[in-house]
Amino acid sequence: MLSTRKMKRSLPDARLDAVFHALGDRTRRALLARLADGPAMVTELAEPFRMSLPAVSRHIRVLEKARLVARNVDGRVHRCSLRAEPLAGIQQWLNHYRHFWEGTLDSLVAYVEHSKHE
Amino acid sequence: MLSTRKMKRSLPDARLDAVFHALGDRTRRALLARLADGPAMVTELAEPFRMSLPAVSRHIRVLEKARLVARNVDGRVHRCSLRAEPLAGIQQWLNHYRHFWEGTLDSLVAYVEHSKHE
DNA sequence: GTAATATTTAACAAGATTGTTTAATATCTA
DNA sequence: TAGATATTAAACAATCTTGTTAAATATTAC
Repeated sequence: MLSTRKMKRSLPDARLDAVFHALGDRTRRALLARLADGPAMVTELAEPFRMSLPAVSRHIRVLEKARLVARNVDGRVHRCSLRAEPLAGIQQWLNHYRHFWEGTLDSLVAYVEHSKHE
Repeated sequence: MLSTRKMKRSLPDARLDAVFHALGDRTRRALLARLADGPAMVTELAEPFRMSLPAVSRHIRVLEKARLVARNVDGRVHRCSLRAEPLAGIQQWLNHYRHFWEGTLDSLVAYVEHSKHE
């Protein structure tokens, strides 16, 4: 029920630093986009990039520190998956500024309603 | 009208790099928070911080490059103001991931509707 | 015109970031 | 056990970031 839902709090500064920093690199955003399609091991994640595997490995580590990626080690395979919570944190942070670009809450409702029918 | 509204496109990679990078520093986020209350000149913006004026000046420059801040020069005074468009771009980018933390679009509608009555 | 004010530029140092290549480590497989 | 596979760690170099102080620039005020 909405009335009892857990209140989302915005992330503390240190977490926002880490999350925004992690997102400030297009390689890392591409990794997240890949993970949005489902978990993948490090080698799989690295394959589309021209950079070396260790380089990708460390990008993943940055995402992990920002808690945008979870890692499940199984034998020699590290399976990575998306953790979206920090993105919800950014959403919360953005809310403080939303009225600067959305007209009103009503317009947001209308926008989302419209999206449902696409 | 919604059916004719301009379609929001998400920012290109280079812009997302700049915006996320700009937001990845708490001093700069604090500057934005201050500017959310209205325009201010550089000296005003710098006042709450312990760092030197040139340091703040360059933080502002970073925000400006990300187009998060606009500057209006009037004599020797540079009046800075918030530009929220890049934040809307981030909002768009986030949309690709929203279903990972919001349940359904319906729940978003409900959430926003609820917010209206607070 | 001289001084005060608002702001940037320059020069520099410390530290972080990101990529490379070459090990090292751990695990599977034959 | 020996070799292949998955991944990280280490050592380095190039570049970026961010702060400092001192100087330059432009504008306003007395």
